Amino acid sequence: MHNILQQHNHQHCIDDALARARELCQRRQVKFTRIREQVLACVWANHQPVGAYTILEEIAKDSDRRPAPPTVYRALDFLLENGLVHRIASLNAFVGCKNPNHHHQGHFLICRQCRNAIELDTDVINSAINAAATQHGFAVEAPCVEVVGCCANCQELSDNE
Amino acid sequence: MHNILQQHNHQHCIDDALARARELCQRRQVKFTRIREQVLACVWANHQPVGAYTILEEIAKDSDRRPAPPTVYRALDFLLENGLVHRIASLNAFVGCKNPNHHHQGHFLICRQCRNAIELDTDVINSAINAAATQHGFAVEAPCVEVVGCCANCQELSDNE
DNA sequence: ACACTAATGCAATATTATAACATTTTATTC
DNA sequence: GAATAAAATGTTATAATATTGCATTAGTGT
Repeated sequence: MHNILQQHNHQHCIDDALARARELCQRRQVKFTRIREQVLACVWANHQPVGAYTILEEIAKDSDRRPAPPTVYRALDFLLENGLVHRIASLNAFVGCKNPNHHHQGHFLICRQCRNAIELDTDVINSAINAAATQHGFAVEAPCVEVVGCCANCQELSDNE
Repeated sequence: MHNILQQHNHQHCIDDALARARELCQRRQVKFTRIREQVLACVWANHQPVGAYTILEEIAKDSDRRPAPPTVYRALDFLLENGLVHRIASLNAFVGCKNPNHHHQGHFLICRQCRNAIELDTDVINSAINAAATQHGFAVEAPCVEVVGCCANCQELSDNE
């Protein structure tokens, strides 16, 4: 029930993300170029954070040309700036953002087993962080929350063994 | 007032950390070797997260021998396992832990300007994370919170300009 | 002393990310 | 539509971070 792969048609999920990105870029008058689209598609290929060099390999496989690292990183920078992807620092990896319109740093539950990353959309954590920060007179700019653990689906799977 | 450098005698702070580490290792029957002590001292040299290669350089400077990367990383692994240091994923850096006895993942406020990292000791953030995780049936193992922003002291400094 | 284990030394290399500069593509102005 | 400027991408090299695998040394228990 909590298995993200069962909750939705994933192709639909990828298509949606690309459509949202196209629309957003048009609205902001920035260019959604081929390489940016390829990188974003790759990031959305599943719900697992994906490394820059993996993206590079995937694109090489799909299109018979191998972009150099800077090309991929530049595309990722663009996508990050426009809130279309998040970077997971603890994994050196990137994952698609569900809600690119509202600028935010994502909060993630990352499953140690299946590697899926679930983006939280609560404000509770931010509130707690802000409260703690305020006590120290600290001005929050970019809160980064990456919670490693075991997702509901993988717990069930290991229970049934 | 909030400047961590004004709150305490830092040499005292380093000495304390080393003493705590020695005591903890003895109690756990694990070895607090020379290299581990050197690395920990280096991590506690100030309150700023420090990279593995910086540690390497510092030790090379202080002791006329240059440990190879694996040596430093192994010492860091040991210190991490024993809760004596935390790793700041978003900075690829390491920082001393204030309370190594109680096993925990630290929560940090990291100042963009002075680079100081303030370790929080509240449970509020963990509660918020656990609440959000529970809603997704997710079992939390290692919550990682790294908040980039501007510390009180640096805010004052830039106000006075 | 001997065997055993933990810790370290060491060389090579993997992985992630960026710098610097050339070229191409796209947009803008005349 | 040609000239120009700006943005994006290509290309080469290299920086920064981290690990693997194996040799050696130092402790520990018998």
